[in-house]
Amino acid sequence: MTQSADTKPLHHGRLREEVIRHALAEARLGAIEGLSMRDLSRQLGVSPGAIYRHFEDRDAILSAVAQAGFDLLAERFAAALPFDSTATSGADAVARFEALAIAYVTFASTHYGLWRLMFGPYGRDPEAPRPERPTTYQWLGKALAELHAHGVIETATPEDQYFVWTAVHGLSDLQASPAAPSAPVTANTRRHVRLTLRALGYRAKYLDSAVPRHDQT
Amino acid sequence: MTQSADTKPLHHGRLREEVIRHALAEARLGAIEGLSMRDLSRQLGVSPGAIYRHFEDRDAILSAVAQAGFDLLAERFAAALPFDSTATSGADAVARFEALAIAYVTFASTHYGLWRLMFGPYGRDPEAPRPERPTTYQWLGKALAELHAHGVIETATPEDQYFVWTAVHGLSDLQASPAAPSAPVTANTRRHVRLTLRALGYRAKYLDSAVPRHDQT
DNA sequence: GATCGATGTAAACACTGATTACACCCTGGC
DNA sequence: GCCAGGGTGTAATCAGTGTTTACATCGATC
Repeated sequence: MTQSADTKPLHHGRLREEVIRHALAEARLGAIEGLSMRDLSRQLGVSPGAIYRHFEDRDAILSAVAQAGFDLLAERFAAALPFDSTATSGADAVARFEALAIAYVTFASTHYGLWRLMFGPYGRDPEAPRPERPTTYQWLGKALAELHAHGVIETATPEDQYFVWTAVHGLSDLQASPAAPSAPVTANTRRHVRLTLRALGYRAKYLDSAVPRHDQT
Repeated sequence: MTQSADTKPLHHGRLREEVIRHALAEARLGAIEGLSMRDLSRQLGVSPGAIYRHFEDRDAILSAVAQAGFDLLAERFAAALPFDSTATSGADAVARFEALAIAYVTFASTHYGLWRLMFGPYGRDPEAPRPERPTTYQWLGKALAELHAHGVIETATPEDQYFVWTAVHGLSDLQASPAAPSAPVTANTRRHVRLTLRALGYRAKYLDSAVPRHDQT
């Protein structure tokens, strides 16, 4: 398996994390819902029964992987936009919001299987309280509050926040679907963001101004 | 060879439709991706092998059910808004668009399993050309064109149409998810629609005017 | 050093999707 | 009328699955 094996040829303890790591790796590629316990145990060099010491059943693994997915998404958000930083201007606030949206859309495309799992029946409670990090929703809310604070948009009510989330989410879901033609993510998302903000009273003066870009792959 | 049964106790011919009908009924309830061939054959009073005379494999059934799902959605659209009718005024155009959006959101909630199937890996090509009925996308496009024709919104470009689709789709997906708190569909969707249209230059004068309602359960 | 709980193994169970060889029945041509 | 033949369904079978059970092993604690 991993290495050394001088004193400890068996997993011992780390199995739970290893299971999630492997399952998560498979989730990136494609259909994670077809995950096989026996495949998993074979890859980990462990008997099928061993996994049941750490997970009640297959569904419990899928739930754990979905949770890990939200953690991964939070990482991407943090990379795009540190949660404790603040916008320095209206244009900057726009750029920051854009960076967030692009991270969201990109994540859906590059982790399609995981994405589906997260927002499917196994991904219950995406807003589950995890004190150690802000949720997707809170992140968007903060970006929106900044936009409002700098006068870029007229309102930033909870309803507006929900609207923005659904708008970005819808774009992600449709764009990530293998059925949809793959469009250039960044340009597409920028246009989408402008339209979304217009719904909240986006001031025209920002429409064509050159804004600093928080670029992201 | 429809039935009679006086001389013919076996299925003979209708099996394909029966399979889809049953699978679709299960899809409404919940996880259709866990569909079992043997369960299905048992319910139909048929041997497991019989189904393979009509479908290459399990995936073929799921694809067929997803297709049937789009047909069903089209039916709901038609019930909400006949495709060949036309808006008589700006306010009417708004009401018609709302009715469409409500039908979309409602469908996602009431047919959650099917919904997931349709927009998942098995539902490839939601825009597959089916000459006998307009696609979801065309339907929304028509409603949008009407809004534009009556001066309710400023633009109705293909980009706008895509934006509207993603906005409504995102609301549907998040609202239908069992993780999300179930909100009142109609009121919620109305607010969402107003915000969406504002992104396209919705004229304020329509904001609070009483509009005729194309109500729908 | 014995004990005990946590962790892993091996074998078994009931179930699944799919394939195969076989039986049936309807249809069409002679 | 009859008989080939294709479409449809059956029964048995195969490999593979998720899960449970009884048993072994390891590491820390008294």
